[in-house]
Amino acid sequence: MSPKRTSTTDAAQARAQLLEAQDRFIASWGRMGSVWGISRTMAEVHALLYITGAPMCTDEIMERLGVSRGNVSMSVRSLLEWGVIEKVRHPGDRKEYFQAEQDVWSMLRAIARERIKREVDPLLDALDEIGELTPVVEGQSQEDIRELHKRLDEIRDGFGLITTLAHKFAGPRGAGLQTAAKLLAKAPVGRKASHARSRTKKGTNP
Amino acid sequence: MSPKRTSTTDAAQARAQLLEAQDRFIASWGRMGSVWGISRTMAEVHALLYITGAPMCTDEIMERLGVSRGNVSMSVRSLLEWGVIEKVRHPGDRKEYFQAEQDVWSMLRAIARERIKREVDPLLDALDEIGELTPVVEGQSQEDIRELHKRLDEIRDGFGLITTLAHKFAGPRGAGLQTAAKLLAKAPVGRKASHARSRTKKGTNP
DNA sequence: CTCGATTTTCAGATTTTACTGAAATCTACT
DNA sequence: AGTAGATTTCAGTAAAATCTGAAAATCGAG
Repeated sequence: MSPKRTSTTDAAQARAQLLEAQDRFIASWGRMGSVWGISRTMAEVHALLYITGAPMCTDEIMERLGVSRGNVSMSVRSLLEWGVIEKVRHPGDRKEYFQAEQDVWSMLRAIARERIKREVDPLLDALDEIGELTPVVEGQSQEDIRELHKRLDEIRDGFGLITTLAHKFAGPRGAGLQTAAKLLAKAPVGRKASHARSRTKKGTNP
Repeated sequence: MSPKRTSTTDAAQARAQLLEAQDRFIASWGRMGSVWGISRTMAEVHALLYITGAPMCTDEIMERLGVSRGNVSMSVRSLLEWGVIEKVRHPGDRKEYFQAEQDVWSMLRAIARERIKREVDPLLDALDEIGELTPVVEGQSQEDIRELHKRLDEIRDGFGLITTLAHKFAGPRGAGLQTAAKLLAKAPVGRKASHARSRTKKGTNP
């Protein structure tokens, strides 16, 4: 009967599966993006470039994602600013190609860096300003104002600590923190077993 | 010169300053909220309850923030789900009052927990599913599919590690991690000096 | 159990954010 | 310098998120 033979059909099927899997990844990453407050398209472009690993030009991206030229242009610019993709030029070709940072840790650091810049730093600055609005006058009681300062300071300390930590993770020498994180993850702080979410259906937090 | 005298005017001024400072905090926290993908109002309600420390009822919140009853109701419900505020009942009063978790670390843990649940866990689940879409057939080469799996796995490992870490921070025994975080923050991993954003004034941190 | 106070719900209005497409700008090549 | 191909910009439009207000449901004291 049918002998073992890698038919055209098999190859086509495998290719379809690959594209389907890529599309699903793109969709998931895009959904995440909107949870983070970056535009869906920007996240999708990044996902596409990451998951294929290939440098792609504007038209390829437009076609694959079904979005407008302008949208791709804007998304790509932001991704370049975030430092998670880079331009690639092919000699003898006027088009610009874009390629994603392939090292995941490097990518995660870039994301963390950007988010801190956008979320945490402005808050810390605001907290400082607010504290200055309400000087505690010498000898005066003003219980309310003392309480306000206490709360502001607590928030600042909390976020300050997180920021310091994250800067070390996200900074230029951040790779070292990857190791630290691994160690800390293993450390017997809680009793919880590993994040063993291997093949068996989700093993998330009970 | 002018004799020391706490006039009514002084007190009123101090009160105005206090309210102004609270409003600014509320506005900042609200802005953050929208960066995080929660609604501005929800973040503002939380900010109000946190910064005043007082239990407040729906009408007080409506009035202070200038938002509708329905909006307060929905925001409050979400905050209860997040576990960052709680209901308080006054005997002989049918109104429900709400009060914010006052411990900052507890609050930050709740926020982290919720964000992981909403952002990371679904992504990890999706990654698992996607991997299953493209089985690697025995003996077959399929370089593309191997590459896909490699990338998917790398993302999963990265986020998995972060999640494990965060669960320890955010979990029931998470307080221990606060200590660990402090230690790690001090550890000489990078050369970068501290995030020295201290106000020069205030020596809050004991 | 009744009744009025309180809370919840949700369709529609409003505000915010993202996207398109075409004109304007840029760029590498001749 | 001219020009064709490539990219950027941005006004207008589309889509998504958020908010309101009033009707409906709930709740608890008496």
